[in-house]
Amino acid sequence: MTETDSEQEARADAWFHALADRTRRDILRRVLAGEHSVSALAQSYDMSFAAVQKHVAVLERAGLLTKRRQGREALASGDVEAVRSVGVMLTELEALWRGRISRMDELLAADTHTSTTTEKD
Amino acid sequence: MTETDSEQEARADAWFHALADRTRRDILRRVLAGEHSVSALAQSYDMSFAAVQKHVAVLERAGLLTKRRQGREALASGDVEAVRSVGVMLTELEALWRGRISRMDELLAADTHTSTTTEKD
DNA sequence: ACAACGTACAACCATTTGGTTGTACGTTAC
DNA sequence: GTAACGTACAACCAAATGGTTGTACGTTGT
Repeated sequence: MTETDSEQEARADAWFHALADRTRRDILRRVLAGEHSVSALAQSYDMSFAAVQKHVAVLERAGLLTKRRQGREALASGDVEAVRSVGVMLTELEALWRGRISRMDELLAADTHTSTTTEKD
Repeated sequence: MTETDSEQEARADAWFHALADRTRRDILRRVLAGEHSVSALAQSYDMSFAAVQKHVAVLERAGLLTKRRQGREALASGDVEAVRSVGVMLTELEALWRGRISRMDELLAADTHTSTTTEKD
């Protein structure tokens, strides 16, 4: 079953919002490089444990990291597939830009033999 | 002269924040595909002109679009180079993940001639 | 048993965000 | 000239954000 547009957009909202904070980007870098417990992550930043725990929760809700429980620790690990999905979305944006170029090519090609103006989009 | 880390991070904050709103992503799609005046963009959305104008300003401050003045109109155009820069940042995140894999490879390689068990599980 | 640790979450606070309306000002059309 | 258009920006408002402290609860070590 395919995702609706608004579901895709909601995921994108969560992705970009999660990435729009430098502390969260830094956490993501660390957990992509390897598993870290939440408290180990917290020690790296000049803010309370609770603040870091909330950042991790934002990344988790966005699907950019997953946690597994080991004893009293929660080990966080970055999800590279999700990161790739964000990249795909940007590539799709680039494709729109390439579309503009091809349309300019068409205009150029059309002009050479019709000399009429084309209607606007 | 190279950019400082915090300048890069500030740019990334602006990029991802700008992309974290679906109206802004939609505007960016349109202006990547071709130039649009702010009022033409505004007609596409169920919100005030001022609201759309502010979204355009956010995208502009993030460097994702540029405006040029033509008479009384402001024509907005998407900056594909900036979009690519965002993509590069994600690729760098992926590289960290690949680093994790190579480290696992190293461990594995070490195991083949030391025959010791790895510390975890 | 119990103290320390790691996690989760609620309540609170200041700031930012995304929307609104209103105003001002240059440009275009009549 | 003047009315309509396109833009910009200020002031305002409700909701969300990013931080805090405090509390609760399971796990680990002594």
